[in-house]
Amino acid sequence: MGATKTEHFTDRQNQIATIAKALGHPARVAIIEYLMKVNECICGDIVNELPLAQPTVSQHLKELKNAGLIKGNIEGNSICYCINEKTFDVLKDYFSKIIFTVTNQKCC
Amino acid sequence: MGATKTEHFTDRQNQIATIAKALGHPARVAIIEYLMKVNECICGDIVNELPLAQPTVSQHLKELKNAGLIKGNIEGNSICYCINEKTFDVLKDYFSKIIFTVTNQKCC
DNA sequence: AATAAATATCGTAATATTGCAATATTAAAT
DNA sequence: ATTTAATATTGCAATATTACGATATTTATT
Repeated sequence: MGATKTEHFTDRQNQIATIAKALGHPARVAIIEYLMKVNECICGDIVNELPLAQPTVSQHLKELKNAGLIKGNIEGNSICYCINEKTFDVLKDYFSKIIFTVTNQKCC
Repeated sequence: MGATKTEHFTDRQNQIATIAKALGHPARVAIIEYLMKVNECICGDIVNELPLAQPTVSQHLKELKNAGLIKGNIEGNSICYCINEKTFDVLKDYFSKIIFTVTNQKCC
């Protein structure tokens, strides 16, 4: 026990859960907000911005990238991260659908 | 170490992370989809619907409720759960804002 | 009052996540 | 070729999550 029973759920359910999970940590939300703010895609600055050590930030970036929420482009010495809006679209559409379906449903 | 440094982040960042985290498990996504499908707010049926034991489902429901994603009303013997669309609105608005801001931003 | 039905809570094992120091990798600059 | 910089990876301790059997709680039914 202890491990999530991924195989019992649909691909869609796992997809949404994976993306949501990646946003389920305030540091990663903060990274997204920072990337949104700086317009240009900077990288090492995130370490200066957050109260976390470099390896920790690197790990959070990796998770955001795995979930498809950000993109990382190698630019010479450094790596440039930026938001991948397509994945945010997936979430927005999913929630819009839920809200559309549930509105006008009577609850208990 | 090991504990999330919640106190270093803004209330807003923690709020979004908490809601997203609650959706970060396929079983909880499945519960939301089931509640959406059945229109009427049923409860014990969720246990029959999912491949998880009753205490596990109960625990997931608790987390969804704590995050504000569902509501639970006592109805005699049983408890009736249903989607709380207000919290989904929070997420949708948040993501819409991100998408609006990022669109037309050039990436690296 | 006793029983049954529905759900929550407790306790615990298995697993996953978080955070960081130390170290490795990679590419630019000297 | 060395040094410097930027970032990733490794290893590990602390903590959190997941899942469930056993048990408690709560309300309806008999």
